[in-house]
Amino acid sequence: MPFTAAEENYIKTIFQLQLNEGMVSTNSVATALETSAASVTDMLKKLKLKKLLVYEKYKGFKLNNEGKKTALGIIRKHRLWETFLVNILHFKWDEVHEVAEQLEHIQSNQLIDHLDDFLGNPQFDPHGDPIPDSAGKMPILSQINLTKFPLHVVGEICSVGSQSSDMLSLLSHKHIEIGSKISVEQYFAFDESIEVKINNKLLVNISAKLAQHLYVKKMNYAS
Amino acid sequence: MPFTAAEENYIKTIFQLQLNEGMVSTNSVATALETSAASVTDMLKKLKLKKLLVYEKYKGFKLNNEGKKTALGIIRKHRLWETFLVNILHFKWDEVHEVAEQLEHIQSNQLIDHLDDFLGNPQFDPHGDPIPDSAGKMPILSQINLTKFPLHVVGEICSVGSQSSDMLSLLSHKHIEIGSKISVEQYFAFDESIEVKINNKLLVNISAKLAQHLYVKKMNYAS
DNA sequence: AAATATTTTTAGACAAATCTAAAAATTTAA
DNA sequence: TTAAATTTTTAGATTTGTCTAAAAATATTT
Ligand SMILES: [Mn+2]
Ligand SMILES: [Mn+2]
Ligand SMILES: [Mn+2]
Ligand SMILES: [Mn+2]
Repeated sequence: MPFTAAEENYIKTIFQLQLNEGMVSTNSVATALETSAASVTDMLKKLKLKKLLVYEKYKGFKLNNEGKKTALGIIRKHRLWETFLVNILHFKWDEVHEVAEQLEHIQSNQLIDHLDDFLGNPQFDPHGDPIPDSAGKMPILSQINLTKFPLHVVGEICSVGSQSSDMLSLLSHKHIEIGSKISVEQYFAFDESIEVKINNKLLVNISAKLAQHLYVKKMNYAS
Repeated sequence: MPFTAAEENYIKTIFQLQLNEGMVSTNSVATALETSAASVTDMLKKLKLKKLLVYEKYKGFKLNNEGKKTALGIIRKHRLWETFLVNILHFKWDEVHEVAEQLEHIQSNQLIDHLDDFLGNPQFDPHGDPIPDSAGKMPILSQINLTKFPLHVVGEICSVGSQSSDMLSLLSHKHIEIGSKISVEQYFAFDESIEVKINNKLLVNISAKLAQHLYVKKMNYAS
């Protein structure tokens, strides 16, 4: 029932990979964790033995229900700690990942439930990602990638797909943050860049690469 | 420069043992960490190699300046986290030790300095123990064990030498907490128990064993 | 379909941290 | 000052998590 930090890092990574792909490959985990494929195979045998995943050699693998539940518990801790670091200790959002990567492995249900209450049971972390509750339930996020957002509709930036400080400084230069109102005004086929209006006034150009990392939800009230 | 959690636990334990004894023995560390003497010897070789302690086989050992500095850093983290757990997350003082034992190993200077500021740079932890600052300096605590406190002098409970919940419940039953005013009114030679007055009104009897775990400082103002 | 490339697994090794059992050194007692 | 008891160290294993190199399986080209 208690897992090592190494096991937890694998579980979390596999969970995130299978959200997109369904089935996960040895190499994709190795790449994500910056380790060797051989190490991944070793760990897969262990996690299979502990009945956290479905795995047949050479056939790929995925977490079963027990594995998914475990993963959501780790993700819950990671995102609550990130929220604590940003909201309470005034870290910037690009400074929290490494520390949360350690804090997520602290074993204490009492700790994480008290932290959750202290933070006011937040629904989203500083990057706009949903925080699972103690039962593993997450608010569903009807977010759309900015590249797929219709023209002239006002939405709200609700999450960013990267946590690099390079991206943070670019966003802050363009006066974009989580919660900013945004509408796509024009699409330029040549370089796939778009022109957007921020908070109903500022017009800025956004590269295709940046747009791929921004997620928007439609405003549920008139702009 | 970064140490493993196992190394840090040894360093902290040796520091605390050498505060009393000066020189530390293999067995005393083994007992404190509930491990085998052989494991202690193994670790001593490693810590000597890393130049944290003075050690000659069969002769005992002690931390050098680098080792002491490292120990104080770990103790700082441990006590700041305990303060956070009690003051902010409303843990009871007998519930924090195990979690702080994990949290003390999180590696991030930024984290611990921000936490320190957020807590208001506290000088003492919930058990009354002094918290080293980021340079390793600790407030000197002129505390006296209750068994050595003179008769009829009013003092203040400032620290407890144990964190067991058995002790906590006993203290709360006697209406004693950190900050309580206390004076020793009578000494009973038969069982070495003492009668004390709490907050200038309540008379209670304290066993020799309990008194050994209570530390008192003289009030610097008139009672 | 065969050849080639890629992915995955196995084999064997290593460092960290632990253990038990036995040997060596030191301390205490007779 | 020997003998006995205690403490400490060594020797040899074990578990966890990692690695590299080589073999096996699968996928992609030609
Ligand atoms: Mn992690
Ligand atoms: Mn996040
Ligand atoms: Mn610890
Ligand atoms: Mn304490």
